[in-house]
Amino acid sequence: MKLDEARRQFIQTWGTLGSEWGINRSMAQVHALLLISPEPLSTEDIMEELNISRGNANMNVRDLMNWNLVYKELVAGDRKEYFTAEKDIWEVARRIAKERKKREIEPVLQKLNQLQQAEIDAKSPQGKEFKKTVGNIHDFVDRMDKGVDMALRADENWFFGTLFKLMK
Amino acid sequence: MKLDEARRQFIQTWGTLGSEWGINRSMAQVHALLLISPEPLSTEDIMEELNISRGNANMNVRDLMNWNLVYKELVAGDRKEYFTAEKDIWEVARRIAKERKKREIEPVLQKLNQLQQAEIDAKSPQGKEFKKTVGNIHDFVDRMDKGVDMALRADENWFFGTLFKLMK
DNA sequence: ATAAACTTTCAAAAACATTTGAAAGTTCGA
DNA sequence: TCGAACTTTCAAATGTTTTTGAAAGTTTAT
Repeated sequence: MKLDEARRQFIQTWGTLGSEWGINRSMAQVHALLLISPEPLSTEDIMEELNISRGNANMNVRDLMNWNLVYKELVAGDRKEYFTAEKDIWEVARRIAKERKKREIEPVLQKLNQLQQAEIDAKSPQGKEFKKTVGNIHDFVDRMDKGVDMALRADENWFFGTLFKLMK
Repeated sequence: MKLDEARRQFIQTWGTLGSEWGINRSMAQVHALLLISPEPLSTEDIMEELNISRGNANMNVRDLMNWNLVYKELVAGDRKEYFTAEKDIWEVARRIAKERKKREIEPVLQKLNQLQQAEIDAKSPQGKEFKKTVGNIHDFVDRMDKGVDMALRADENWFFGTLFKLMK
């Protein structure tokens, strides 16, 4: 297999995975492209390699920077902006986890809390089932949330380190 | 807060979370509704509670059964089909993990393997970066995959049990 | 101050995903 | 076997998300 073909396939695989996990395909593809590029790329480079419009390229690079997965890089003697991806894959995972936790898990947790506090009459079977289910889900999500917290706090990755030794 | 309002909010929260994680909103809502229903519900019940069409209700219930999250239940003396959700939230998590692993992680892993095997000339900087990145991602995804395997194999949930004790 | 080089914005278009509902299919009891 | 009760299907309609590209905005060198 030629390098170009392999690169193409990698970008497309990453794009597919992204869209299955609620990340837009182009954003995942831009990310993939930057991950396998030894040198920073300009917006033009990205447009050309992925066949996407300027607006699209710009927007996705910007989003990736909001996720802290991509950095702006200055190249001496050039006015263009260049971009590189964070290459440490563990760090990538940490940052994605951090962001999704903040954006998606925390609001749900807050809502579940609120629903759990609500004074629901637990005399009807519906009331009973509601309290039980919401309680269980709250506990579960809370544990997940705390687990992610721990993993993120752990400076030296001891958490994942230890965990992964168990998984060999 | 009235029970009805709380139920409405729960269903809508679960629907939002679902769509953020690549699960269609109606499917997540049907799931939520069944989770908080003490008794099995018929297609009619679901249509009515969620204000969705018959086709939609039918399709999503069917999908939920494919995910092993919902069961068909027979009610004596009635020809209608009734549905209940798996209520054990740990079991729910296990089944979702199992299914997503099969549908989404395994194909990616296979592709990464293939790309890693490919004879790429590692003399160019691009070739070098490609091999390095694909190698790293492969290892990472492989560990995730093995970790999920372990969690799923563990009969008595010792894995999550142990893990979660750490998270308190 | 100007103009070239570059980046950002955003309304409209295109692509994609979901939902509807009526028709076709199935099952069951008599 | 028939018809009523129910379930499934699927083409069309609707709704949502993504993409485009040209115009507006910004920055920089001279």
